[in-house]
Amino acid sequence: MRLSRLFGKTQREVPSEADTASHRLLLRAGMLRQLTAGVYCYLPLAWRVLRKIEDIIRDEMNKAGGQELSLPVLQPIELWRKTGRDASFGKSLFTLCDRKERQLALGPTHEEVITQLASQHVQSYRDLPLLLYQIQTKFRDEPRPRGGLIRAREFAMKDLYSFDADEEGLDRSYQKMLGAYGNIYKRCGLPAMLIEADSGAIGGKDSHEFIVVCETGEDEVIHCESCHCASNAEKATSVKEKIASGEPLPAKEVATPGYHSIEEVSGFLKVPRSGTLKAVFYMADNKLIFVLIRGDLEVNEVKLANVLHSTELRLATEEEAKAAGIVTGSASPVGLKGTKIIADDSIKTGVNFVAGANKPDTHLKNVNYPRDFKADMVVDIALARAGDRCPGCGGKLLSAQGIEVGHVFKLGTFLSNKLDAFFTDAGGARHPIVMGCYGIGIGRLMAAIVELNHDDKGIIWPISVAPYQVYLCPLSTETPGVTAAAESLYTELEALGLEVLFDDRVESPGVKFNDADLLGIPLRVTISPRTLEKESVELKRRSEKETELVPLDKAASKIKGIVTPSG
RNA sequence: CGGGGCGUAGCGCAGCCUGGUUAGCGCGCAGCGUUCGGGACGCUGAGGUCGGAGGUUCGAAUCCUCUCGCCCCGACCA
Repeated sequence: MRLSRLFGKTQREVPSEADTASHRLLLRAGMLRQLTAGVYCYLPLAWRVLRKIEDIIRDEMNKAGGQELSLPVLQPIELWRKTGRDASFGKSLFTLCDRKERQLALGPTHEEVITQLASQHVQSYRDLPLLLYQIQTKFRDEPRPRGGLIRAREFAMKDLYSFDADEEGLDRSYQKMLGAYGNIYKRCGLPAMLIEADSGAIGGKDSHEFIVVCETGEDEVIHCESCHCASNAEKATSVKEKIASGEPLPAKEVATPGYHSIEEVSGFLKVPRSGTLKAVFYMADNKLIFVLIRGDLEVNEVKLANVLHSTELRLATEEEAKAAGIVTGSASPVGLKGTKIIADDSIKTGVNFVAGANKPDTHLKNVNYPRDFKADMVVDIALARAGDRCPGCGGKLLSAQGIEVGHVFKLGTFLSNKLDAFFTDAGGARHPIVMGCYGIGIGRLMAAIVELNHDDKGIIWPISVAPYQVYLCPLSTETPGVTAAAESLYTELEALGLEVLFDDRVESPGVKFNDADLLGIPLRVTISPRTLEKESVELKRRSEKETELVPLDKAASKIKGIVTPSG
């Protein structure tokens, strides 16, 4: 490709609001252009990268036994009503009406469509296992798209769905996918980390995410220094140390004039925060929930929503709490009636806690569970924190930010039951198909690659996904011989099947070198009067500082060797 | 959805507070010339519904009202 003909120019400046490296660099490189919030045009260079990523993914999916197909983006809303997921996606579901006023959704994902399709084509256990996938545009009306391609509203995703006869089959499909995903990230040059994830209200028993650790990531990972186990912070658990033991003392009221928050009360009564019980109020599907947790811990809302099987969980307003007879600032589980109490199991790690008295400016000392109050559930609903101990090995937990570049779920039979996807086993009995789903966001993966592979000059593409392999860069093109040598090498490299970006522009060396660095093509080949004096060309890898002179007549084969190491 | 910010040429910005001829600057773009190993320089030139609508005024990019869009923080997010 001649750079002079390439659609998409590099730019020196980009909008100041583009603050993540990948967003900034993809814009500057002329690879990406925003159309509207969370919706992007991919220019030729970006499109080449995306196609290379897709090819790697296809290759791995096919090797794992996947069959590619293509499913519609436009989907009747009734299908979503059947599974109830129109409600769980809520406003994130893009919907529209056709001319007959029939409501349709733009697919945010394709479980519904594929499950219905499978229900029509899978009849026997002989049809299983089955792995179907596509690379398809998804639409999600995210409340807040951000970070360029990190969170978009329209994006390409590879989604594979597994269909098995039983849990063991699902486990095998799942393991296959974990392996394939590992290969994909490796081939894309990404050190992805496998972590345990929350499966959400709809998911089945297991879910994992692939995360690349990176400051601009939106997800928090809690991982153990010693045993290297890792989870999404939404899912992570940690050891809740026993902080006090002893004989329960009689409960008694104590005046706490003007002291409301845990911080204020613990300071005033000279009790550590962990010696207090904190009350937090939530509205779960419009019902008030009283949540109790040790004063030094925070509520993990994902865990809470899961134990409540709630699809809509939010903090309650002060008015809503008061309406239930709660004295805010002194809320107490003791004597509370008519409101569901969910307690974190940390309330059992101590004795004689300070808690509210449900009386203005008053708290209770020496509150003990279960002597003084009952809870509808005592479960783990706490956020694990860096510094806590690992529940597996006792090691120290650390926290890191990361970008989710893949997510896999064991769905189970939830959707097949709803959509009548059944098969007949060898004994003639009917069973719901056991499903799994496995997704990789293609654009986000590209963005993650840039996040992890760049310097202050620009992108440094791994050769496997680089838009071109070679940047052919003649300097002083008016000097006799330079253009001819470059043209001839260009022809030769193309004939060898190499992907060459030929900077045939009349530009100064600085411009060309800076653009080469910005675009991040793995190998730069410079031809100039200086190199021609020695009948050579200069090679420089984008990832390294050193340059190397190679005789003109050996250049093509040397270059081929560098950019296609395996063959 | 709550909070904050911003819409002026392809891109980045100034001008607005304190209204006043043909709305500026840098990059980029076009032409000519000089340059040529890390974003060269000179000259000439093209390019604008100042996001949109309404209002105030003799006069609006500038003041007021409404509206649309975009970004950031949070909530949210298979």
